Amino acid sequence: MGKKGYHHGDLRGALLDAAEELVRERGAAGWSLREASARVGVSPSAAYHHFGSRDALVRALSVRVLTRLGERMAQAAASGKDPRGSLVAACRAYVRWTLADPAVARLAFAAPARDPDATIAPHPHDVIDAELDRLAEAGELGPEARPAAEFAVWAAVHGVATLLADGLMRLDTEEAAGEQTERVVEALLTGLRQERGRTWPTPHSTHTERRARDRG
Amino acid sequence: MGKKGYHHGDLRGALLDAAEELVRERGAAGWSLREASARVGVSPSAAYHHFGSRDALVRALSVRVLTRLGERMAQAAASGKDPRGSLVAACRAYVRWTLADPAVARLAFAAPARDPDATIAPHPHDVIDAELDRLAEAGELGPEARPAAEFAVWAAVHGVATLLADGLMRLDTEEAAGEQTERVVEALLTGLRQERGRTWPTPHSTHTERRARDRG
DNA sequence: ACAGGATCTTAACAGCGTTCAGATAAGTGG
DNA sequence: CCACTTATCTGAACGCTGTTAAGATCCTGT
Repeated sequence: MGKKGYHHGDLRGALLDAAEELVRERGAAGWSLREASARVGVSPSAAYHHFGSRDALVRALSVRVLTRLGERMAQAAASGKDPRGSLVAACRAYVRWTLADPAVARLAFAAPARDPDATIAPHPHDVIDAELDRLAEAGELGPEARPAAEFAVWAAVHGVATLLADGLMRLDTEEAAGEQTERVVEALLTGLRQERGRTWPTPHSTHTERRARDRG
Repeated sequence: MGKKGYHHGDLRGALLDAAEELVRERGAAGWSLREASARVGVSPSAAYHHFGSRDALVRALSVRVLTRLGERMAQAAASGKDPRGSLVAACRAYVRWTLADPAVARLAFAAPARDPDATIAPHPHDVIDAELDRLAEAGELGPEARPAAEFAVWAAVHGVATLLADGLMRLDTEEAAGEQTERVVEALLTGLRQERGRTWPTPHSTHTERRARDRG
């Protein structure tokens, strides 16, 4: 089906499915490779023909779900009427996705994808970056405030998402989380737009860096 | 010393020390209870007279380091000249602390302290909350913008810290992280101050909630 | 049809968290 | 100073974990 068609069909994909399901049921760390293998109906060592280690399976899962997050964000952004609404919509999608499956999100954010050919497209960072470009083109963000703004916005949204996902803070409804996200992003944009005469160090997206190093 | 003085003296504290050291050396999950026990010079089962499980040890460690974080923030805030400078100083301390030991910070933020008598004082959330109160008293934050502002500020700072600690983004110097923290907080405050006529759902600090439930 | 390689199984390894019965040391009341 | 209680730690054992190696099985290309 997906990869090749020998004994199982697509064991790699099936293991990722099983692992994701287990993470959803028992938390980011409350499952084992053996359990995922058993759920697929295969021996534990079979997994090692598709992943170098349990950790590699976790990283691959992270890549898969982060890609889905990027797609949701891009989709949400496309439905916005103006640039500002698009950015806010993308950010709301980020938080909505995180809270829909907090354990999966935690695993995804914590697993550093060191795999050189692990491509996340579109990466959440890049969606925010692109939306800020549109905002700048529309004149809603000055040229002196644009640099490093993607770091500021991503950080703010990521903070809302992780604070809620890790249970450090709590909101009563899902809609409340969306409203708070909107508030933070809107306020941040307002503040950034009014900045005057200061430059900021350049932040680097590690995912973009890894991709670039792979090409070069 | 700390607790009691039988065979070891303060095995509980020594185990926390060893665990923290191991987290620093090998990452949040790259160590075992047996290893910490061996480092202290004690059998693995000895730990179970002080912690109900490995997870309980992790939660206790989280409480200990988060308390230190709160103290650092309060200390930094006290050194600020005006309310705004104090809040920014506390936020810079938050990020500085996180980046000084990213693995310890990750463990601390991820471990939910369900222990009823586990008190973190001052809790990072409360430091930010108190500084925002001072800001509001000084008239630098309107009464319509104050509610839920502690959630917005904590989220923004937490996002900066975790994005960098988890390696999702990278900055070249430690000072750059401080500057970006300042930028995000300042811009957010500017934006919040200009909000008009909108109310926000009330966020709850889970740590404060647990404390309150314990008293009642 | 057959060779070769990818795929999966079985068996085994050390290490893990956790439990439990027993040894040892510290505190307590006479 | 003694017995007695209680907290503290040890040693051995349990099932489970990630990982590896050797061998069986199936697919594919020629």
